[in-house]
Formats: sequence, structure tokens, C-alpha cells
Amino acid sequence: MQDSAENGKKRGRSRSMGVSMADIAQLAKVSKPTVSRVLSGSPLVTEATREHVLKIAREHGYAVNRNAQKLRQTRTDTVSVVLDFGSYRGGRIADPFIFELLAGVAEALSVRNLDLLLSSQVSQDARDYQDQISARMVDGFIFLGQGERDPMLRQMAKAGIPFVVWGAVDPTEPYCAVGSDNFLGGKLAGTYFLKCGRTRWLFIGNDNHAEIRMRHDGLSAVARAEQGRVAIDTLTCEDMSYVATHRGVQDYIAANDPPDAIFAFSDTAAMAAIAAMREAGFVSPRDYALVGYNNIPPAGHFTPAITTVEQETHLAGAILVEKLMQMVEGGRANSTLLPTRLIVRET
Amino acid sequence: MQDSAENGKKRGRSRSMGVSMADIAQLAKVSKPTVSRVLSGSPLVTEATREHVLKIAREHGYAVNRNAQKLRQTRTDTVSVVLDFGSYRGGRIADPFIFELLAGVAEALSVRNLDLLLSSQVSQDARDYQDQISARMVDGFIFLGQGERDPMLRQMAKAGIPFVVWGAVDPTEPYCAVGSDNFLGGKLAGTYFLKCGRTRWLFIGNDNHAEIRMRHDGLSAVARAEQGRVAIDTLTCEDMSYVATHRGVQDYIAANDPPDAIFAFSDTAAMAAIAAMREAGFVSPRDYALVGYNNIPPAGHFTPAITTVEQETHLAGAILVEKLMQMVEGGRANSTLLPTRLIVRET
DNA sequence: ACCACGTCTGAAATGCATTTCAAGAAAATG
DNA sequence: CATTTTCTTGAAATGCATTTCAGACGTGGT
Repeated sequence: MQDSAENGKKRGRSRSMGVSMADIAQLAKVSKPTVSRVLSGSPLVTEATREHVLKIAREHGYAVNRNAQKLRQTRTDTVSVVLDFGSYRGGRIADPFIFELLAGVAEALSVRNLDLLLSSQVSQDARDYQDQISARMVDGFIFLGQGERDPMLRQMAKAGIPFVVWGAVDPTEPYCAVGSDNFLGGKLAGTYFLKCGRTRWLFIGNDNHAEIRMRHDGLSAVARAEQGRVAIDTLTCEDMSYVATHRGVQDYIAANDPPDAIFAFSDTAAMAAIAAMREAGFVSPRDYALVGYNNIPPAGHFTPAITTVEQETHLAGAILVEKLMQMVEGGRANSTLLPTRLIVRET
Repeated sequence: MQDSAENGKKRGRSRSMGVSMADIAQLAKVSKPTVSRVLSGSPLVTEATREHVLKIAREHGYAVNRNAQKLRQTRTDTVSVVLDFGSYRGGRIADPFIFELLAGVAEALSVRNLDLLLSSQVSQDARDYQDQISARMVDGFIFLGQGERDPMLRQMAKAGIPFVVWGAVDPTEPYCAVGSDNFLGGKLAGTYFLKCGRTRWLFIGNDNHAEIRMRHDGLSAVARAEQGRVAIDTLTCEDMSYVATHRGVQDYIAANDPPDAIFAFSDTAAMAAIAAMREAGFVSPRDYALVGYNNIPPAGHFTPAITTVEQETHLAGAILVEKLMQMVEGGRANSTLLPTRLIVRET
């Protein structure tokens, strides 16, 4: 008693158990390897055999057992996408940007016929990711936003775990990151502020996040070049939620001179800033210039429309997947900056 | 030559191949079943054995091969979440609501230690889903939004494929759906319009989508009860994107008397309507009452703030997963309406 | 007519963990 | 002390597809 085909014979038919390749082989009067070859599109079978087997397989609604398949093969053709929902759920703010990014990745994976395993339970321990590789669950990881887990990512890179990151591109980091040119993004915002003649700038964002820090640096660089003609201040909110940002701005303008330019780390944060400023009687663009980040769909339709730095999510997904697969196949992949530009909206 | 442990012996050690359970068993001087029991937390092993094996396993970074595991077991502990990114990408509108729903489902799955396979490549053929079950890829499906695929869902239900749907709850359908009480949602909007003294209502939405049709029906029921005191019209846009809705409303008000109340199928659509109306000189709430749907985070911060029907995404996720697992375990599950209420915002 | 070579197909080995069944050891009972 | 239970543990069978390797069949060459 070896194969389920024989089983079937010995212990009566349709046991409500699924059919196996052996069953199809028997029915088609060929061997398992032949069925396997047909189903995987191998050119080593005659057209006649191929059609015959295919017909039988279809008739019986047979589908290759993916677990047996993956067990035998080395690759899993599955990619884990790690997305920290938690950090977005704070204050019920699901930034649409991340969603678009996810859609971009999903699309790119499906083009290559790879499965997408979505991890929402985010671990800070490199070992957990190593385990998933060892367990042959996935071929690699795509991190959407590196958040504050840089040290872990370095460790993972050292361990040779294939992964790519959407986020800050820092050539000194040992891993492959793809992202917009955050430093340039910051400079674009600063240049825009100068063009609008603004001199009291406020940066909203948390420097613990590498992406955001680089935007901050870009903005600061422009300010510094003005040699004292521009004052720049920073507001770090408790978390990245709408609510925290809203409160943060309220508190800020209660305690300080109001800024005449605000650069927020995201369009969502920009919306929060707009609301808080309006409550205090300041409206953009009359009283202050505003720049957000991401160019999420509502940004253009908000009142006021939000000037913002665009991120190309579709392209991002394609590149992330491409880089990851390079690594999975044993190659190296280097970080990439995506085209980054300012979308000016002056209602 | 049977087990990889023996293999190891015969063809030299660390072949850069992963360690298997047999290896751990050998190292720990126990048998494979014992290791298996330890790793699956079976109570049939002594505490001493457990710790000893665990220690060795950890030392060697061993993780159970999930493919071998799933091959042997019947369950896959994986759920496929089907989400038609495509239909949202039209016009680059990623409705944050779907994202929140996804987050809710992801959270609920992770609580139960189930993996989430995200399918973005949406098939209209029931057989493709049957294949995924036959291939032991997943235990069942969660459809986020039934869109226009009702017939297929019926077929799937008949075939006994375990799945649940977020969307319209229709007791006459043979499958399990979870969703807000769309009819009630429509009635709430109508009642609100009456309270505001509005008499020329416009419904924006496509009746091909069951959810939306039911909202329409709810609204119409209220209008009908007014016996002619209320006029109600419908605007069906080309697709559900922001852009199409915006253009649709523009065209509508160019050709018709402007409505004094608008009920839009989503908050995103509501935003589009607001923009189009404003361009024509009408502002809410002065000139017209507006009700959206979903209560997405920006709705409360938009100008004007959007009155909307709330959907509880977190609860939705939990219920969807619970129902699905009931079905996977062979039980039946019946459709459920979630609490549905109007969030009134009058800026 | 015989050998070489190319094409197609099949038997057996392989990847790895779980489950069943039975046996051995230890503890409880008479 | 003999015997019945109760725990622990292990050997072997099982789930299923892919890959390697060797064999079969047919065709072109001499």
C-alpha cells in the first residue's frame, strides 16, 4: 500500500478524500512523473499525452497539492509582506498611502505569480523572520515602512535573510531599501517655502523614523543656506495618528508664535495641522504655506488642496518585488531612489 | 538512507541544507515523534524531555517545515482574503475603508494564529477557488466586498466551499454575509434629510452592487412614505472612482435642478460630490444636506465635515473570521448585520 | 541490417512532519 | 510480590509531488 491510487482500490472509492496525482496518473494510464510534467508545462511530453492528461485532470477537478509541491521544491513562491497595522490603527488612522503601496506590491507579485502572505503581527526579533525562512513558509520579506526597527534589519541582512524595505534609502545601511528621495523631498518643501516668502517654518514629524528624519534634514539644509533669514522649529508628536498630530499642533500654537510654513510628514498629518490651524484662525494659503507628503488621493480634494511630495506606489511595488526576487535568487540588490517631485496646489 | 539525519552522516555534515526534525531528534537522542510532540505543545511529554528538546531545537535555530506539516495535516491554517484592488485603483482611489476592513480581518486572523494570503488577482470563476481548496493552499475565503459577483458566490456556496463575504446581507442568498444594515443605513439618511426639511434628494450609486442597492432602497422607502412630498433621483456614475463621481455630479447639476440633499455610496464619493457642488456654487450644509457612508477617518475632518453611516471594521473582521472558521470546521454560519448608525456632523 | 542518437516515459528515491499502534517503564492496586 | 494502570516513548506508515536515472521506442546514418 503505497500510493493513494492503490489505496483507493483497496478501501473503496470516493472517500471524500481529494484525488492525488497518483489517481490521475492511474486514470490516464500514465505515470506520476508524466502527470507532473504535464501540469508544470514541461516540454518533455507529447502533445497527445499532454491533452489527454489535462482532460482527465480537469474532469476530476484535480489541482496539485501545493504543500507536497512546496515540500519537494526548494522555493515556496510566497512572499511575506510585513505591514504594521497596529501603528496605523492608533487613532483609527489608516493612511491610504500604505494601502496604495500594498496594492502596488500585490500587483507586482501577482504578475510574477507569487503569493502574498500578509503579516500584521510584527515581530521585532530577527529570529522570527529567520524561522519563517527555515520553515519554508516564504522566500523573503517586504517591509512596508521600516519604522524604528533599523537595528533588526541590519541583523537580518547580516544573517542573509532575503528582504527589502520600503522606506528611507541610506547607502550606509547594509540592506536594500527602496523609497522616495526623502532628503530631496525636504529640500523641495523648503524651496517652495522660500518661493512663497515664508520665514517661520515648522516641521512636524518624529526624527526616530529614518524617512522622516531625512525629510527634516532636507528642509533644514535649505533653511541653513538662508543664513539666519529663516527660523525653523520642530514639532514631535506622541505618535503618528491624526489625533496626536491635531493636539500637538494645537498645543504648539498655544505656546509659540504661529508658523507661516508647515511641512508635515504625511498628508494625513497635514490635514490634522490644517484643522488645528483653522481652529486658531489661520488658513492656508493666506496665513501659511503647507506641504504634506505622499500625495494620497484626498490631498487634491481637501480644502485647502494640499501641496505635497508625490510617491509613486505602483512603481514602488514593482521595484520592491524585483529587488527581492534578485536576492532570493542569490544575487545582491542595491537601494533605489524613486522619482520624487513636488505637486504644488494653490487653491 | 531514509532520514536526513542519516543522510547527514553519509554525505558529510552541514550541507547548507536546513536541519530537519530527524536531525533534532538524533541530537536530542529521542525520536521524531517526541520532537514533534514537544514542538506542538503536546502534554504527552515529560517536562524534562520537553526542555531538553526545546533547548536543542533553539540552539540549532530549528523551525518545523510548514510544508511538510501542512502536507500531513488536513488543515492549512491559512485564509485567503480576496480584495479587488483593481476596482479601487481606477482613478487612484484607494478607499481607506477597505484598508480598515482588511486591518480588522488581519487582526482577527492573527489572534487565531491563522495566516492571511492576500489575493489581488480576482477570478470570476468558482473553479479557481475550488482549486485553491483542492490544492490545500487555504482553508477558506473572505471576500471583501461582493461587487458584482453574486452568481459566482452562489455557485461556490453550492459547491460547499467555505467562504464568507463582507457586503450586502440578503437572507435569501445561500451564503454567509456580514455587513452593515444597508437598508437601515438608507433609511437613516432619509430620516435625516426629512429632519433637515429637504425635499429634492439625490442618490449617488450603482444599483448593480447589492450593498448599494439596499441603501438606495432604504432611502427610497422613506421618500415613498412621504407620498409625493419628496422627489428622489438617482445618479449612476461610470465607476466608483472619485473622478467619475466628480464628473457625474458636475454633469448632473448642469442638466438638472440642483438637489437639496445628497446620499452618496461612500465618504469618498461624498467628497467628490462636495467638490463638484462647490464648483457650482452650492455648499453644504447651507444649500444641501449630505450623507456619506463608512465613516472613514478623514470624513470628520473634511470641510465640511461629512455626516455618514458608520461601519465597524474591527468588529467586522472578528465576525467574518469567526463565521468562516465555523464553516471550515464543518458547521453552518448565518449572515449577520452589524450595528449601523448615523454619525451626524454639522459644521 | 546494425549502431548511434534523440525522444518520451516510468520506477524508485526524496523532501519532512504527524499519526497510529504497540511496547517499555513506572506507578498504583490487590 | 504479582498484576493492572497509567505514562512516556518509538517504529513504521502516511500525506503527495518532483527529480533523477535508466529504459523503451523510433529514426537517421553507414
